[in-house]
Amino acid sequence: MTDAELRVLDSLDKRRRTFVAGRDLVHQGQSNQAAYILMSGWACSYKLLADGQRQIVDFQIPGDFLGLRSVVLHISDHSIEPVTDIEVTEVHVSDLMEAFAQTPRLATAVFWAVSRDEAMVVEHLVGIGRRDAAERMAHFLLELCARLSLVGLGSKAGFACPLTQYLIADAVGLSSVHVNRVLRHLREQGFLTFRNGFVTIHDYDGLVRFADFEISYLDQIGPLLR
Amino acid sequence: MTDAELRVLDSLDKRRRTFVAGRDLVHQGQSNQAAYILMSGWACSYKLLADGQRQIVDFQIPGDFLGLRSVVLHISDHSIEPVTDIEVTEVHVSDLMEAFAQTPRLATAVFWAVSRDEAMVVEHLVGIGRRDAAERMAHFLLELCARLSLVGLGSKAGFACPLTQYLIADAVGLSSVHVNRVLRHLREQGFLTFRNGFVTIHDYDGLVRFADFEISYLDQIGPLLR
DNA sequence: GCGGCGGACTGATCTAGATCAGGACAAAGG
DNA sequence: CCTTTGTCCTGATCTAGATCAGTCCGCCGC
Repeated sequence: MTDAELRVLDSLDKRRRTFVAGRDLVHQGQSNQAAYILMSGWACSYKLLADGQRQIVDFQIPGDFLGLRSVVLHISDHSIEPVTDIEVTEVHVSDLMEAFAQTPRLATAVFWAVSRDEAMVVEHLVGIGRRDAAERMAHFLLELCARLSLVGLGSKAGFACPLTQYLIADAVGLSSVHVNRVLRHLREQGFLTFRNGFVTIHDYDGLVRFADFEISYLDQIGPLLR
Repeated sequence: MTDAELRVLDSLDKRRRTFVAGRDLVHQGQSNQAAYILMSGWACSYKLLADGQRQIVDFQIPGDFLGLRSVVLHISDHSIEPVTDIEVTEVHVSDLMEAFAQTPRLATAVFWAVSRDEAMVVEHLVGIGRRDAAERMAHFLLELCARLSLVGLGSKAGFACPLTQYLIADAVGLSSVHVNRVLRHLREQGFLTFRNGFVTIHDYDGLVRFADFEISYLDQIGPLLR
């Protein structure tokens, strides 16, 4: 980044806030003025249906934006719930727009973040639409692994994962009963073990092949930034 | 829009191109330099899995961007196939970036388009994950209806729809056999009729209730543009 | 005028995963 | 200490939707 860009970044009001696990920070239908950058902890964005079911769209890990789309669309089409206690820094729309105007390249960076977000949602869509339970589960965990590795919170050997089987069920579109069975299946196949909040991967390459996992949508650096 | 913005828009190289139905214009894995705006006809963006199955992520109708995300991420994570013969105008990355630098508000507009795109994909995800076949079908057709109405190609009474039941099956994650049965079901319930390339809606409000269709994610105008 | 083909449509059968109905265990709270 | 709560885990049964195996019809090319 150039000095000018860094100066603009520094000028942003960086108010830190914390939220406790389980208490939503953004509600579906709410129109909000601020987005956040997640500094520590995990969160999830989800949608509720009229009949009370919920679909978790994605989990957010440190470094991810929270509620960026809500700000652009002026209304939130989803809710965001901290999975663990979290720490965030607030980003005001006005500041963001200001920064865009001053340094277009910064706009491009955020643009890229939104696009990567969309690419992940698309990948989830494909998973739920076309992969069976085991492949979907494997793909889901591999994606988390890759994302966590990028921010230094995991490796191909495994990662700490605060998700309950209920949360995973809501994310991959299965019942929690079936999530449990699928995890057992993957363990019995020697692929991975998920126990006590830790995912241990025994056979990374086998898992990648099994899940047809294509990492490219995650690790690209926006070419427009080079 | 201001005069300055319009001048920038006019300065873009607006090369018209046409593509015939069925021949992909963007291939998964291809890195491309141009995005398009669809002027006439329908297209679809889809992903292929290793085992040959495909998931259609979304259909594009006149006015929609094609391949915008591919440009930002530098590589296309999906393919795009014209459903009918289509007409597009090409938009070069360099031009787009140039335009962004000159008029940040234009960047914001494109930003909004990407966000709306993502909101639609999220809605599809929820549909496939949590709605049963009939609700999903109803929701899918209502979304198309709403989008087509926005560009004057349909109304609450119905719209012309060039999609085959096979294409719909690939989009909503059902078998074509089941798509057929679900359409019959919706017809027998008096909700709508899909025949000879026309969707005729008999009971719009009933359908909206049945599908739990929430239109807000589509018709918002980006507040940042006001 | 007739084969070939793509799309709509249908009945019979099969299966992945849901749902139901619990038990085991650990942590939290009185 | 016992009770409650949350999470993991399991077997038995049920069902939405897939799959298989076609028919029918209109259109195109020869």
